[in-house]
Amino acid sequence: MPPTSSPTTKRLDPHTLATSALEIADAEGLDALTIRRLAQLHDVTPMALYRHFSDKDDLLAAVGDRILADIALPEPTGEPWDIQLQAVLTALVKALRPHPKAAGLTLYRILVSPDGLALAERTMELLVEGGFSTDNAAEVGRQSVCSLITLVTAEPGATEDTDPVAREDGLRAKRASLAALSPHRYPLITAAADTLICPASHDQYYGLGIDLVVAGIRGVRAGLQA
Amino acid sequence: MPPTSSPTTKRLDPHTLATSALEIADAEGLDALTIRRLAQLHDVTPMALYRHFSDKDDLLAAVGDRILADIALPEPTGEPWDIQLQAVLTALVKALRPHPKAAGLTLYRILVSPDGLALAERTMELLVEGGFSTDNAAEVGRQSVCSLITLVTAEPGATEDTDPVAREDGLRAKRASLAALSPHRYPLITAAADTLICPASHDQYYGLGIDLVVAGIRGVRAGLQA
DNA sequence: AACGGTAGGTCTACGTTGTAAACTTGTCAA
DNA sequence: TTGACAAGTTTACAACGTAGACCTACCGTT
Repeated sequence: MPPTSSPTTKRLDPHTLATSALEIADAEGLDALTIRRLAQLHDVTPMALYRHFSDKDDLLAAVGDRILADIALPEPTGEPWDIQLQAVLTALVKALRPHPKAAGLTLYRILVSPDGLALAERTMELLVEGGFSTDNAAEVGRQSVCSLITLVTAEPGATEDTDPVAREDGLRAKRASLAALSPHRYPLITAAADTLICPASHDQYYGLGIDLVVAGIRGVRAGLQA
Repeated sequence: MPPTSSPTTKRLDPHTLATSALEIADAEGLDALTIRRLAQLHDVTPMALYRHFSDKDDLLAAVGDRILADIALPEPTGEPWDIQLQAVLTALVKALRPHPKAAGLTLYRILVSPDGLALAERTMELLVEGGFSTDNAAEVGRQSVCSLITLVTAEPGATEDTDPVAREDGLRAKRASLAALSPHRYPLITAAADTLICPASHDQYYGLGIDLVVAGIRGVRAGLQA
């Protein structure tokens, strides 16, 4: 039998570990992602993981990088900068959406992981093409990316439990909390309670989020040269 | 001597506790805010806190509410909706800025705490005045507020250590990490490294952040009726 | 003035977490 | 064959959140 990658081999590797760590986080939330849990999943002692990650933060960083690696950056086209920017940011959101509970880990990895750097560079490139100075492109790019990451982590329903019954309970509790408000003092909030708790369509939710960011960039750009 | 509020009295109360909890978080970060630590600060057994908070999440929620309570919502004026909206969002940021390490706690409290609700209602009010439907106002308002909260929690330097020497070390490490990048592959990132690590002016950083959000709202508004 | 209930503290204890340190062992190069 | 090194194990510890039983000082009642 071949000595390498035999099923009996205990050999772990960081990439596989990060992937299954991400699966745990996706399924049960970041709190459920513990060293012991991940070790057990691989039939290994907890301390074994420390041969591959210096500490838990290092593991979480790897999970963040793992998510960013899924970004499929669109090829440059001849389209205007803002159209291309919209496509780039859409690619970011598309990569994050499958992992609402873990997406927050990417916040601190953008300027570290290679895929995060590629995204950042490309974003700045388009902003500069649009007329921003290098420094302004940096700040605008940063906030745009951060906003979209938050858009995913704050996705209504992301913080909820995995257990469908507990999840429904949580939603009901939130709904009740809003329904208990005085419609006299908070007419708009109570009127939009359903939308605030759970948007009609996730696609629409994300579409609007990206539109807001891109429109903001266009607006600020226009204001700068005025 | 008066029996109430004598200095020897051990009586605690949630408001005082939340305030000093916030002080701990501000000074040393959220990780340093532990039940035992807060109890010690009040010369009290850890379990004493559970007479005032049902669990740690409850305490963190109170800290979030505590921050939101500092929002000084501007009085309505006769100005256009977008100008007033800018003022409202500026008031939010002004309240959050002193607490970059704890501001994230407000994310889940906006639609619960009275001050968060007041902010949300007021924001939606102005958006509706600007021509948004109630549902659109809800979604746009949510993302705007979330973006600004993230703007504060992601404030460069917020995650750094309190110890000035460790802090400087952290900054140096980040700087080195960016400086180590190939200027050939990442020309813009390396060129803007200083700005990305620490913006020239925090006032400018926040000003641009708010402008981006407001410009985005205006832009989306204009697009809706087209 | 005696008394009983209760709000607000204490004490002790448990399970879980991240991880340091010292050890074993399977594998491959020389 | 050997011997070094990478990878996994064992044991152990300190810190965390918190359950549960206890104590006790205070207060309104009679």
